[in-house]
Amino acid sequence: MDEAPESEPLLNPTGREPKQGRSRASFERMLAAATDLLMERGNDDFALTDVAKRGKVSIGSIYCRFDSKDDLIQVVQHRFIDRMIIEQSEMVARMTAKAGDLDSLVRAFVEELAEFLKRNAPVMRPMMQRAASDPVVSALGQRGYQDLADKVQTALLARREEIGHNLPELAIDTILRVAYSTFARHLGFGMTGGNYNKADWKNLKTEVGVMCSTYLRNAHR
Amino acid sequence: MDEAPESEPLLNPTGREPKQGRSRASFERMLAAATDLLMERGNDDFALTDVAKRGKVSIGSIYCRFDSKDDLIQVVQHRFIDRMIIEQSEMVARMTAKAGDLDSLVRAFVEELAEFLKRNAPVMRPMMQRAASDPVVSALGQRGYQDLADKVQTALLARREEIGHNLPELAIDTILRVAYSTFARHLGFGMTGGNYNKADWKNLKTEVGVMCSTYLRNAHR
Amino acid sequence: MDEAPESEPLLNPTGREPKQGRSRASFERMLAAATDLLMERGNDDFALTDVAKRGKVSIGSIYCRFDSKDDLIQVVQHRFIDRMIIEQSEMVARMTAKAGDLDSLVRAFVEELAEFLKRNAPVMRPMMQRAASDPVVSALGQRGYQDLADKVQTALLARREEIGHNLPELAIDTILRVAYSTFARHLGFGMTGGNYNKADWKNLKTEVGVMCSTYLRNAHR
Amino acid sequence: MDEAPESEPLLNPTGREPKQGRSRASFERMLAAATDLLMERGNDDFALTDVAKRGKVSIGSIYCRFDSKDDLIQVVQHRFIDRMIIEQSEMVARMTAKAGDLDSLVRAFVEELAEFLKRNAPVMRPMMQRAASDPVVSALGQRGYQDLADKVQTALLARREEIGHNLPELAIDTILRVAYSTFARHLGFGMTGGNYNKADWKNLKTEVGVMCSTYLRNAHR
DNA sequence: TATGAATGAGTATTCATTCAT
DNA sequence: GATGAATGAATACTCATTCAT
Repeated sequence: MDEAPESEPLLNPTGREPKQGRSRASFERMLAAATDLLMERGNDDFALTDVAKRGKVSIGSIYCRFDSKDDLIQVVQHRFIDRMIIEQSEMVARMTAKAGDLDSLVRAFVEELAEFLKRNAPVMRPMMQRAASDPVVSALGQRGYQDLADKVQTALLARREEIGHNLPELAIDTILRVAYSTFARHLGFGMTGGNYNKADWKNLKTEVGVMCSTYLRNAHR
Repeated sequence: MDEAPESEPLLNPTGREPKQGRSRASFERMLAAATDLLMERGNDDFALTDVAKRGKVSIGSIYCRFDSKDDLIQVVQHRFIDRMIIEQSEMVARMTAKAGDLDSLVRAFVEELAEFLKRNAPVMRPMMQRAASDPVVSALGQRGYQDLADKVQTALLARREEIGHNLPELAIDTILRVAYSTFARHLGFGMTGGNYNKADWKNLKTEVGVMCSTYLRNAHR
Repeated sequence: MDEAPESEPLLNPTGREPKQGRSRASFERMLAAATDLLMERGNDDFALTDVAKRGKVSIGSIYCRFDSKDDLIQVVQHRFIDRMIIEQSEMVARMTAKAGDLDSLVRAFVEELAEFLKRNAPVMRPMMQRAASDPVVSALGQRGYQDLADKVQTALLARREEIGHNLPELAIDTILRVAYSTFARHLGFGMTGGNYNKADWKNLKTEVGVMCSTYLRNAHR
Repeated sequence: MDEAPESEPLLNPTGREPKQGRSRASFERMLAAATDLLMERGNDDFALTDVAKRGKVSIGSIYCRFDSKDDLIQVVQHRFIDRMIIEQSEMVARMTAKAGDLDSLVRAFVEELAEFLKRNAPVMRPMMQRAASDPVVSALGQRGYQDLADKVQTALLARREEIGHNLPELAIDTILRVAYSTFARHLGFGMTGGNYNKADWKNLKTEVGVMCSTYLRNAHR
């Protein structure tokens, strides 16, 4: 009661964000430095002293704004998820705009998703990796994913009558999962750090597009 | 000629495996303890002192058998990959045996793969995570995957005439990637450590099966 | 321009010397403890934990000020060399002041050098020993020696006309080397830790003085 | 009574030297390996496991023959001193043979000594270094030096009447010390590992020769 | 509020020495 | 005797966190 006033306490690790100019600026520098270092060096080799150095802040200042190293990272991820959620809206809008029939809609969706993930890979990689040991980051990641899932449901259900699958919601959920997982793994999220097949990114996008479209339009159980 | 007689020296970190009884036993205890701790605690918080304690061996003994902490982990993973490769053979044999037409073959394949990954998830999770920072483990993982890919190609190409896709090899490669990635992510390999959706494992298997089968039999570019 | 503004970067390992009171004090305690331990125990058996204990500082503090154990030792030696260089100036001034003719100048030089080395023996012993394995310390030692050599050249060349040797510079270089080596060995620099003949220090000084004086005034090739 | 039957117990660390063929051979391999490693790597980085490997003997065998690592090293040094003592005899014989007058005798002595030290530098360097921390090795070194001093006394006193110095024994003692120290330092015994002045070895020998000869023949207090 | 010096628990690794086989 | 596996104390170094100024 003292610590968890809301229903999602874990998902709101926002640090102690100052509103004023000077403090605010150094707060932002901390986050920027942390983000950069996370991208450059991954989760191991991520030391607060480096954040302090890079952000031209003192260690003490960091602890003034964040409870712990974990907290700092969580805030970084939280901010990133927020940005991602915005980008996801744009992405879905874009794909809907392009769309003629369901087939082209699904292909556009797959293409957009692929490029979206590729674009954000540098931040998502360490985030995914961290999710393995930090439940807060894990929850944060799920929140972003869930947001996307909802939007994709809405966008594709608009073409419900063209969906051949007799459980459209499940089918949409499936294609998102499949496409997301496949691209994420190819991009090395949280795993290998390198691609299994670098050259065939284009092929992969096409084939996954075909697969998802075919499945959604034709499959039934 | 002096050190690396084979083409894959990095993939053979086998430690110094004793053949006799007593030494052998403690060697195995080390590996068992390391495997357990890796599964329980992940790659961070994996300390050699704990391996020593749990395996009832001295630190010195570990260094007697392994060059370094990394080497120990690599040997653990190497052993696991070896076991997996055997299991993969059995898996492919089983799915081939069951098969009537291509559709049932692909569904069997997806089902087998899903359960195979689920069965091995506890070991694969830390392995995938480690692959992010240890190139040797990464290479080991790719070896296992490539072995599976080859076997799956052979098994499915036996039904070549039933494949509708005009690039059968690419299509087979794609369904393996897609299925592997989707299940791996669901099982939390290298990432969240927990399922996003626990209940719908069964659904997921079915849908991925349908998707792969449909794609392979009907899709063409 | 970024890292090595001077021509002798290796010779300037000064640690991170704080200027303020409290930090400064513990910095000095570290150096004092390190110096003492080096003198008491030599280079082997010189452990940072002991420095920490003796200096009443934490291990972390030491690493806050010095990059490594080697760096700490180098700073100790560097400081010592700096003090020695000052002392050498005084020494040469003193011997010049006393001097009547070249003979008395050389004898004064030998006497001063002998006592100078004896006085500094406790610190020079471990320093010489360390020079065997640490090139930075070796360079530091040479710098100190070279400084002395230059000053001695100047002081004795002032009496050039009294030098019988037809290569005065070589002769002066030689008497410094000979006297330095002889006293250093007698004092156990870098070697035996004890004197071969403790009693005859006085005799040794006299004889070396005679030898050097005779040689410089009379010898010719 | 059990441990120190003689007056020089410390100077007789001969290990447990077997007389028979096979054991003897491996005993010799141990010593040879130890000697090589001492010369190659110095006193630090000298590990018994390496001696075992290089000598193709087991660690256990080494401990069967020697009480400890220190004991092994002492035996190595002891053997070396024995060889040196023989060589010293030859050296003195040679210089006596060459000699015309005292001047040429002293010059021959200095030349011989210089080359003798240079020849044996690889073994003497680690030995001198070790003497700093191991009193047994120190005593061993003194024994070798003392043997040489005695022989040199005899050889030069044969020319007593040509000695100008009014304390011939002291003078001879002095020139040995001076020459020995100077060359030893130049060759980096126990200290820098490298020469201060590489090129002028020849010059140094000449000048020290001149200095010693002049001193011995002309100096008086 | 801000600073950064200080802390010290934690970790990988080495190596002389012992002892069961 | 010979072997080499096993031991574990010792040691350099890292880094999240605290707290006096």
